[in-house]
Amino acid sequence: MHRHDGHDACWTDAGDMLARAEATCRERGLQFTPLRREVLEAVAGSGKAQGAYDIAERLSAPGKRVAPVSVYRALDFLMEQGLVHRIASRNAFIPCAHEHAPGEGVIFLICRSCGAVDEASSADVEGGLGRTLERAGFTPTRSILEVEGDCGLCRGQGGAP
Amino acid sequence: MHRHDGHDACWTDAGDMLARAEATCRERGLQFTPLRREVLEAVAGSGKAQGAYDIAERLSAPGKRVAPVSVYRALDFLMEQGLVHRIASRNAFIPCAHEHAPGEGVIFLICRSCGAVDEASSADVEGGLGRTLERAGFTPTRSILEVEGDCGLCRGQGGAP
DNA sequence: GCGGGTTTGTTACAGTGTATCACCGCCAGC
DNA sequence: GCTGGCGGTGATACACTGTAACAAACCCGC
Ligand SMILES: [Zn+2]
Ligand SMILES: [Zn+2]
Ligand SMILES: [Zn+2]
Ligand SMILES: [Zn+2]
Repeated sequence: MHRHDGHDACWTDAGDMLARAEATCRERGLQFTPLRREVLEAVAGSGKAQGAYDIAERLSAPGKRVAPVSVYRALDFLMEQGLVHRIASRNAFIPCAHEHAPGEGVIFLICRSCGAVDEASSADVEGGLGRTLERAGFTPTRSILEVEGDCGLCRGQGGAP
Repeated sequence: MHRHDGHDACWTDAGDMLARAEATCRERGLQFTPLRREVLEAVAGSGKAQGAYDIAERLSAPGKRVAPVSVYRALDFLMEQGLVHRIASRNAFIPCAHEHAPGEGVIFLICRSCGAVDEASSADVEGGLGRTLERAGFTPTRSILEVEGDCGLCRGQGGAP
């Protein structure tokens, strides 16, 4: 898993993520059901962004099929709770590695060779974007910023793990 | 059609766009075929972002069916030539209203009420993003920045045309 | 236990995008 | 003129992504 700088409070361990998810749901009076847990584990299990159908397949076993629609429902729930992000340019999902400040924008750094997705944030970018939007007379409600390229590890050694 | 500020050289007229497309293809030795022209007209015809299947339907007439796959091929060509952009968050396409500087980033301003998509650019945002990526040790190859919200016209009068 | 909201299973379907092969038109080279 | 390659298009099939609708199971408070 890759690290980023500029902040702390990152979950690189799946166990921590699950504990966080459980706590989040409990304090909001929501159910962290086995299915939702399994989906979150599946999303967090691989370092890469996972498609919903990949997750469904990964969770299915001979005798116990998990339908994609169930995965989508669990992912919707996890996204509402801020535990999972959707990568629009990939139609894929990643676990959230941060505790985001409310209203804070996220920048997704998608490595095209190893497939890992890192999260970053930048007050600098957000400020510039806010000014640009204001100049254009545009009132934003949601923004996505996804960058594809090569992460530091891959640029050095060239290749997926 | 909405206007933006901060630059000039905008095509708000479909005729200008077609002339530009024709010139671009001629000077690159590429074919601006009737199908490609029709697809570009269809994309530019509505103020909104168009799905590939919408375009296929719009171009089809009783007796002359245009298959989606043909539209996709034309769109791929037009995107390679920088004449059309894809909006990842909508799975839709818009005509390019600018002559982009090479390597210049684009910000898409997507109005959720009228569906119009405006293009903007900001050296400010790009600078901040570049610094953030550098700090994270990430080498970008492509970035998408799409903002959803309400454009100035819609926020004033509230509603689609 | 009962009623009502939530979660999940199941099926079917809509929407988005690609692979493959055949055919056509064009143009260079013979 | 013929031919062979090449890019573009037509047509079919298919893979992938996401949603609607309804029934069954589950949970929780009364
Ligand atoms: Zn996050
Ligand atoms: Zn990498
Ligand atoms: Zn453009
Ligand atoms: Zn608008």
